[in-house]
Amino acid sequence: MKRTRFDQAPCPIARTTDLIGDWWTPVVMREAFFGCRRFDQFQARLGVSRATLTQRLERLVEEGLLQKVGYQEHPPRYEYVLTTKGLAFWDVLAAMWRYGDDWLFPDEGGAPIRLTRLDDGETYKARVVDERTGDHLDHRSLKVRRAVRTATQTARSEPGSPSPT
Amino acid sequence: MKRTRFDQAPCPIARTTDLIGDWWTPVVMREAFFGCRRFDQFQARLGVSRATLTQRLERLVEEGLLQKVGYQEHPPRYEYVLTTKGLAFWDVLAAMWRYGDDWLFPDEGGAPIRLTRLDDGETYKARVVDERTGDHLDHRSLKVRRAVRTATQTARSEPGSPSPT
DNA sequence: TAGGGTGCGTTCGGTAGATGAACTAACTCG
DNA sequence: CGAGTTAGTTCATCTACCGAACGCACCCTA
Repeated sequence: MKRTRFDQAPCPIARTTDLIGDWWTPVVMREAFFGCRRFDQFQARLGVSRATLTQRLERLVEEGLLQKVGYQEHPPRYEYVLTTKGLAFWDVLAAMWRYGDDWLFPDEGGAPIRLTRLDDGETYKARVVDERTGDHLDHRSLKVRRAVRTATQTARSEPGSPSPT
Repeated sequence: MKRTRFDQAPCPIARTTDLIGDWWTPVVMREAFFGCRRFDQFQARLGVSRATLTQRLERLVEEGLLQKVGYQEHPPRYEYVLTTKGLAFWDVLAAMWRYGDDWLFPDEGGAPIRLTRLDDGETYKARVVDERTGDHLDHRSLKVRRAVRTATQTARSEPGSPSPT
């Protein structure tokens, strides 16, 4: 197979895909957000094979989304805790939650679970907007451009970057 | 291998993961958003193997994100066009774009490409907010609950739903 | 000192997924 | 006719993922 890697692609979507494209990774992150910290806790909640879980946790630690924090010595044991980079990933999961809720429960009218705010108890629904204006934009209102950079920048169009059309 | 499926999980994140968890799928969708319509166009831009591309496009058509639209007969040829369900997926890609841009170009200070608005030419940066209030919330302000449903609803806690902590 | 429990992995054999390259098929154009 | 276009399919060869079993270092109880 020798799966094609996207981690050096010039496109942020491709790099994010490389990061979470392994099977189980997004649901492992979901559990991290909702309280899982220890190996057996992840394993029991997800039912994932231990070998696969080992690989996923290791990759997430390597990439800096999770951090191993010792909670005992003899024998050394660690908890997997979200870093700042890991916490920032919540936004992607929230967008996935919203999409799944809207489109992937066709016969049930939405998921059997929902997100509620702790402050007022109301249902939380994620929405992706322009940070500057608050507008919801779709792709037709957008264009891909090369970023303006200071010095020698070779941003050729190559496999891995979205077509600039 | 018999990869574990998430398409019947009660959690929207899990179902979305099942949908886009195959290698290449998110970048195929990206190309669909930025103008690709035909098989060879996808293939040339991405450099993906033709066999894999066939599978991805077929799955996306099955799931209703893409639609085959004939553009000639003799021989029958189709274009792959985004449906409403496919267009809605842009929000997930936008969140991934933002995450990748912020965190996955550590040495370059962001991606070499960016999204700009067609109306004013300004850079577009995605942000995930509460639809109702416009607040940016992180997971600590949120709680997972069972949705309130009319009739007999068995929303058991099982592998596939996030832990309700 | 023995036996059982806990926590966190590793090892193993089997199978499904992804790969590039080559091939097929049905046309069109000159 | 021969070359080119378009959209796949087939094939051999890896690699990823799977469940189940095993290993190891510790603790507790008796």
